[in-house]
Amino acid sequence: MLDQARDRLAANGARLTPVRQRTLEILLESHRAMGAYEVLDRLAAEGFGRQPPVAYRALEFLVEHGLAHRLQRLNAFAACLHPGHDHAPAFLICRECDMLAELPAAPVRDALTELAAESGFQVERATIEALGLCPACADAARP
Amino acid sequence: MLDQARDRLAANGARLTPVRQRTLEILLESHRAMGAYEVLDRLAAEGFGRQPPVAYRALEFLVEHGLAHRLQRLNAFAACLHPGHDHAPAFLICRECDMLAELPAAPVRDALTELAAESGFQVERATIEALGLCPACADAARP
DNA sequence: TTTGACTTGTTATGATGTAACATGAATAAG
DNA sequence: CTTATTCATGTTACATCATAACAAGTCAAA
Ligand SMILES: [Zn+2]
Ligand SMILES: [Zn+2]
Ligand SMILES: [Zn+2]
Ligand SMILES: [Zn+2]
Repeated sequence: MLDQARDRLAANGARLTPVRQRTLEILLESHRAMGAYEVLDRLAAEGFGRQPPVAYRALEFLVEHGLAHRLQRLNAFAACLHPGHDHAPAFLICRECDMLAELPAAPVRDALTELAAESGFQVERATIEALGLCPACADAARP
Repeated sequence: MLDQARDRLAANGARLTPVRQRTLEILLESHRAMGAYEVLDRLAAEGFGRQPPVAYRALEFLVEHGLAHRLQRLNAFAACLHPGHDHAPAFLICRECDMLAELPAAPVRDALTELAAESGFQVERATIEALGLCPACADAARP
């Protein structure tokens, strides 16, 4: 995953520096949405800078290059689980276990774009995030 | 609009008190997304409390009763333009003029729910917000 | 008219995010 | 190899968004 990321970045003339790589690793390790300050704590504990811009810059870089996503509902970030595929996915967030799933959102996005076009509105970027129960937690909740 | 709101609230055993009414009026007057602190400034200038909870409580109340919406992308609130209809709308936000449109999002929501169901995920609440250009700004931008 | 629920206000603090500037590493030009 | 330029990292300081906890006032029902 990291090698793949490094290659994709090099192709764009961008570098996966130590902070950036470590930030991506941290997101990948937990595979869930993390707040910027949570990431920052980890980075600081490992000898990187301990001021907010350190984390925000690395996260912003990863988002710009399609290696991570920002979740508006949670004020949080998460590693991209399918880098290179559909980079405008819909997110499913489990309210019980915080699990995060990433769906190719083309059908949803199309429906939205069409709906908007009826009002003459041009959609440029769409945020599609759902809160609910993942399969595991739904099973657990059943009586 | 206000009378209608008052009636709907009374039916639910809730009251449209002065702060709440003024907050709703402020949102309705500008018809765009406003930050909580912007609302607070207006309230404070008119003799209401000047501490954040004053605005946040009124806004939360309005959202709970379907008279306003919260926009995740903007950390902001806006009066509901169609109270009582589809209360899980999609939002279109113009990046030029901040205009806000509210669309009945049933088709989009259905597409999302179906997509999620394929992964066994149960959608409970969905955030669907699009950034783009409203018709007026799109016209203005054309060469 | 007392009781209890609700509303409004406050203080204080927490959480999230960015501007501006100084220093240091990597690359490119000479 | 040396210098110039760009990019990256770190800092301080501040801006913005949001809530917890408590005190005082209001309202309507018992
Ligand atoms: Zn992705
Ligand atoms: Zn779950
Ligand atoms: Zn509405
Ligand atoms: Zn516009």
